[in-house]
Amino acid sequence: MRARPTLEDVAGLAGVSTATVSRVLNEPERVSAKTRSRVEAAVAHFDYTPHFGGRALASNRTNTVGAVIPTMENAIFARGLQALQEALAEDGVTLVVATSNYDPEREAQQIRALLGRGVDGLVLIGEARNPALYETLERRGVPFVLVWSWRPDCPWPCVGFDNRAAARAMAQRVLDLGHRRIAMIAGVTGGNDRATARVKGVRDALAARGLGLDESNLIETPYQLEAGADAARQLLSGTPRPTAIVCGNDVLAAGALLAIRSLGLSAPDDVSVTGFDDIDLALVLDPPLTTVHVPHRRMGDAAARLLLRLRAQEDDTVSVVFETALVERGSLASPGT
Amino acid sequence: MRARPTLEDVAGLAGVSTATVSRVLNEPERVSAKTRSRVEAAVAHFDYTPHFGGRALASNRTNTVGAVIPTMENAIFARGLQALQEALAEDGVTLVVATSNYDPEREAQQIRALLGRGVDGLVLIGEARNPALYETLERRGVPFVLVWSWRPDCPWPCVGFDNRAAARAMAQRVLDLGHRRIAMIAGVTGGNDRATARVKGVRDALAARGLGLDESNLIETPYQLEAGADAARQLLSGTPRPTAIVCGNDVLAAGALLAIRSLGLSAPDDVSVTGFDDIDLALVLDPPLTTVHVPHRRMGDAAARLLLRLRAQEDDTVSVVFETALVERGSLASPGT
DNA sequence: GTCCAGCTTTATAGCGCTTTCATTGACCGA
DNA sequence: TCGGTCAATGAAAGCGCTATAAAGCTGGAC
Repeated sequence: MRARPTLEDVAGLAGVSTATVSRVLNEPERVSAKTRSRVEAAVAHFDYTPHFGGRALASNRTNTVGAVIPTMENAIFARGLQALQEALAEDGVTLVVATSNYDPEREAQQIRALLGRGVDGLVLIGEARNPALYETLERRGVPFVLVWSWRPDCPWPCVGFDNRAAARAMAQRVLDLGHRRIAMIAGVTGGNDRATARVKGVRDALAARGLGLDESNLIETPYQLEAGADAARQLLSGTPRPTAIVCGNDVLAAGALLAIRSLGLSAPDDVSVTGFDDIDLALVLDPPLTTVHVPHRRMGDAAARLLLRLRAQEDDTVSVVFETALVERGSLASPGT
Repeated sequence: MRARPTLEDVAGLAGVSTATVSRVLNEPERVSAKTRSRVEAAVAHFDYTPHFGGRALASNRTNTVGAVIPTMENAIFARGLQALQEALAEDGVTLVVATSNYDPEREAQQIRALLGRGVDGLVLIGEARNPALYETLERRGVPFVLVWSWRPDCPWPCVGFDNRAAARAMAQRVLDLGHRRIAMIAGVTGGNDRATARVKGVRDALAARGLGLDESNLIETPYQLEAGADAARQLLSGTPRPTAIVCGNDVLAAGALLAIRSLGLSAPDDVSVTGFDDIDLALVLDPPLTTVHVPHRRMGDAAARLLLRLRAQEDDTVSVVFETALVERGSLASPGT
């Protein structure tokens, strides 16, 4: 048997033309039942699968959408991706995932690679991005959706939430509980609008009470467990010690809790900690993490639907905002006296 | 400007033939420096990216390898994938990831989908799989590597570790500490050789001491936090209560710890818990999880190298076994008296 | 029987790229 | 001076598929 059967092989066996086989594969209702079953038998006999490249070349569509996410190393994007993939699969669209490791340069490369692969659409995380990249996207006519971010008047189709408002709400809650010495461990804000917005949100809330977030109380660090722990150790070595540490995401918060324990302190008695994202991790920490719940699955789902509509040129498409919710668990309490 | 520049556009602008442009893109050293720079300028001018389909069709290679993993929802496979991707990228190969949700049927579909996309190679998790699928793979001549599993005499190229031996070692350690009433929360073993091997390993160790794992002390459940918690609650409601719960992976163990806490018990004083995989999660649990360390990154890396060699038809390729290590943290201790 | 309407099916022209194979010059030794 | 060699380039044939237009078939109305 040949290495790879072609349309022609199938057509030969079924005694029809390649066009008919193609039609059976793509628009079966346009072929008579008799012919169709003959073709289907031939397809089965050869265990035939259409050649992706040939198809892409002839039809100029790939039924593929690409997503570029910062990382797969923690669960932040995993759940959303899963939902995205499932929703796309319902329409016979395959998802191809690439990672940028939070590096804008690398993200651009990956986007170009995906464009080269002829993806019919793209899902990108966040909005901060070189304008030239947006131009390329528009010029190529490849529809795309930005996920995870949302702000009023965002010029691109977005499916996300207001990171700034959510962070502000969290910080307000911390303040309401009586904390005044508040520190923050943020993600790296360069080229990351979510991380930036979260810092701004915290600043907003503090400013409303006449407080600030000076340099010694704000550490930017990669979204990694150890990095979060290091940052927390540094913050806790200052005097007077902060009574609450607001973290840019749950992974950083988990690291902070780790550091607190390693210093012989206890949360929330000595220091309160808050997170952001509400991944599974938040639930199993001790104390369980007070955090901002983000509707990962619903965002993934909505992004898929929006992208499919964009692809179908349905121009009624608008951005989608989700609400976030403050989930109070055990890691945040009033400051000890 | 056209929607999508083609080789011909670039060739026209550079004043050369399409063959030359193609050569500049694929074997730049075979083109004179002068011509090359002219072509490169034209490529830059059009912001040209080769059409993936055209390329795949003409060269019959895609520089793509596919991986089918059970899930992205927890971090178990994430780190290995990241390493895999990085190692492949060094050779200009792109990784496409699909998920099966631990469903063999769905895995087969995804493999077929990836074959349809013309992947040059596949990375699959574990060995248990319909023989027909292996036949298809061999017939198509698509190289593949099995990861995460390894056993003596596995007929396929593997990069993994001995799940059974690792689980046996962990159970032995539990026994050595004096535990006798040992229960296990396993992953679903149907169609999952890793989960199966881990149960066997635990049984091996128990049998060596004349103990068994009866039905009431072994629960199979999906690898999910809540499922682990439910299973633990069920196990702990039996009398006499087990003094140690060996879990099929860290996520189940995290669930078990959650359940223990919710029952007002404490680990390891009332019940010891062990995990498997050593994902980040294990470290942040309280108590930190005693678990089996699996070298995720090194496996991903080795899998990439092996696959690249297979693709290049280098027949010296053999399977790779890694050692696992027992990581003792706080969740395992001698049984209370 | 003839003819036409309407559905099926076929023939075939590309889609954008790689890859022989052929051609061109430039350079060298005789 | 002249063939011979070799590196650089070009011309053109597909790769497997879809899509368009043209051609074949029905079967019913007359």
